[in-house]
Amino acid sequence: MTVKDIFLGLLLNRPAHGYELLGLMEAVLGDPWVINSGQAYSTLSRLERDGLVVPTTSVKSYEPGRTVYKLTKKGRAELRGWYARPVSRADRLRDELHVKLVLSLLGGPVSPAEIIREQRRYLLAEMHGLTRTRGLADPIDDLPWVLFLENAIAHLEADLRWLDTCESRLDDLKRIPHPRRPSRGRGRPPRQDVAE
Amino acid sequence: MTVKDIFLGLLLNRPAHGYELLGLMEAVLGDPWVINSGQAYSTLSRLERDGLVVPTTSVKSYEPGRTVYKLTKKGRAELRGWYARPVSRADRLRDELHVKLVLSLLGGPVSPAEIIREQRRYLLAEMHGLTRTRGLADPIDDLPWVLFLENAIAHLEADLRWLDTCESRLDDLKRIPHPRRPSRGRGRPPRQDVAE
DNA sequence: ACAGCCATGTAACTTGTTACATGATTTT
DNA sequence: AAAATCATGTAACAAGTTACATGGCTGT
Repeated sequence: MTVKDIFLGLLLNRPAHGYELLGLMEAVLGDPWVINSGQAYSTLSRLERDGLVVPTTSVKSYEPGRTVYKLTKKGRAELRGWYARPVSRADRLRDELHVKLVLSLLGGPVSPAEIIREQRRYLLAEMHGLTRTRGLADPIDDLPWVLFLENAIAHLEADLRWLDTCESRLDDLKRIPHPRRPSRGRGRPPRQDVAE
Repeated sequence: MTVKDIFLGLLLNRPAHGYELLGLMEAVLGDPWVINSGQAYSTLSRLERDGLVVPTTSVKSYEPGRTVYKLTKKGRAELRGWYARPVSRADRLRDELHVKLVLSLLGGPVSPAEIIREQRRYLLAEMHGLTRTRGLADPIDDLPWVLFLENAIAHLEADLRWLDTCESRLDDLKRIPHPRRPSRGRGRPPRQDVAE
């Protein structure tokens, strides 16, 4: 998912110009989706180049220096394609926490135990920030946002539980054999593909 | 976190050349971290350009067309910096599932209910794949991998529960007011910053 | 008059992706 | 001899980030 898809989704409702899309995106999706204005225009350029949007010249009230874009048929098809493609969570398998822990087990400048401790401290702080944010939001006007925050909190809880698990099994984790110059293909058997 | 950090982490143990790092990364971190070979070399070029690694010419057994890199002092400092920086989960607030749901509530080509149904079907399939993968892994030799897979499964479960919640509150969700040409700043109050 | 928002854009850079080209060595 | 693997690289592109430049319009 990219900003491109969001723009297409927003433009389905009504035509808009770049700056407007910036504001819409923030109003609808919240702070995490505040982007640099430059990105809006380069994204729109690519969309226009690919024939997914067209600038409308039908300007009743002359609006200077403003380019209002609308979806093309091709753009609507692209949007349908995006909706039809379910969201994959397989990308979560590239996880920075996992990487750090494994590399430190191999011998890093910081011990795994210390990483876990610091990480827990940090995630608890993020958790605090999230719960506060949720408390400030209006659970009626902003229900989607509140629900989403609760999901994010649930994921944080899962991470914290995972840190506990890892900590409790640190002795077992340290016993794993280091990989010895693994020429690809030899060594341990290839791990199963994880995809759908 | 980027491939750069992983390379630095691996090079701390011993010097290695590009192709070796590719294999090491896969052996240590698994399939999700299989990258295109080209990326390894461009990453190494940047690392060398930035003075974080240097090619070693101390080749006893002449190895033709092979450049072995080792960490510099600066590289070790950079690595320590990466370890010292705790992993933030705030990036999860850019969530494709959330985006799709919210945009479809605003009026998309697919109804929210349908998105939820399709998404659940898909996540269940991913869940099946993950549990199978975990079953195939050796819980002694590959303990870190198994633990990590269990964490991924827990996250999937959280997503599935979230889908259920959203589905059960669809009537409430549909009642939210559409944003009307929100000139940035007006409209609903800015959401609280979520950071640490 | 001046600050601040509205609005559009360019430039430089980082990371990542796919595809391709080129050889050497090793295995079968 | 052929195939596979080892090993290094280039080119083109997509997406994102930050910083900067440029004006118009509006409220005080």
